[in-house]
Amino acid sequence: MLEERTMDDGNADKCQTACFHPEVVGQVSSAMPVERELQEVAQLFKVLGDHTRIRILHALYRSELCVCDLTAILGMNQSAVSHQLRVLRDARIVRSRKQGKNVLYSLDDTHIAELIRLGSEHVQEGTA
Amino acid sequence: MLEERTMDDGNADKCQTACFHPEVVGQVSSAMPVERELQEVAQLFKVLGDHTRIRILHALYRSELCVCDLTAILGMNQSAVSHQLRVLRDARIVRSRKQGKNVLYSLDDTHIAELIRLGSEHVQEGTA
DNA sequence: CCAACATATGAATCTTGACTCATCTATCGT
DNA sequence: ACGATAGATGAGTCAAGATTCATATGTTGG
Repeated sequence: MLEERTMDDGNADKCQTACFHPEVVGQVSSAMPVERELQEVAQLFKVLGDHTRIRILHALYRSELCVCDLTAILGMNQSAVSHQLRVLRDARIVRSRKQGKNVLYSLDDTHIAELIRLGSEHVQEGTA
Repeated sequence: MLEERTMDDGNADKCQTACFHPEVVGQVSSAMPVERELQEVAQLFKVLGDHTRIRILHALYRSELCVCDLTAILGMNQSAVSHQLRVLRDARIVRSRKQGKNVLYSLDDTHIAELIRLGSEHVQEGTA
């Protein structure tokens, strides 16, 4: 459902006067990525944007861990952890493999560690 | 409110048997960043994890824009855009400067463009 | 100063999503 | 096969947050 957006759509309340840069609006509009990609990027960040899940990822960054280890590390109940692991699995951010009664989780993608590293850098600069 | 977390906290239901790697749990626990940093990183990603805000950032990545330009580009009402710009401003992700009746917004930090680039890479690989 | 317009913001609404509880499946040891 | 444990999952609850509506603030031109 990709919308071709031009300046005179009429479906939005826009400046009556010529705004600031009507030409720029056109350029920027046509340079926008397709809706599907925007949606997926937002989804990725949404998954990373949760306290519990960030903690899980920080933990998995150090070591492959089973659910029950994570439960202990995070100090929360097993169901909550499993639910969040599912979100991370669905987003292809973590991977799981079975070993006996346990299921071992690890980071799936190198981009993720890099994203978290960059994010941490950003907040640390802000605090400095 | 930084919690020293060790394996025998007792406030979580954890494996009765020795889980998988009790020693690793200890190591990972003590390597966890302080709560404040985790919270801030999660908050940063949460702000990036919204469809509207991602579109705003993609637009600002191309050019400095006033609210009314953004309203036209996104095709949504001015109030919604302003509210989201406030969230982005509070997170120090965008910056604003006033020019006459208009307020011009731009990306505040180089990390942000990099984060979005990495995020896009990740989703594009997944789709490929 | 006044009218018109650009932007900001508070309150209300409605959706999304995190956590809990109960339960289900799978695997191991006996 | 049975009991016990690890993990997954659906339903329900509750809080956070995105959008809308109405209105306030601030700026420009007359």
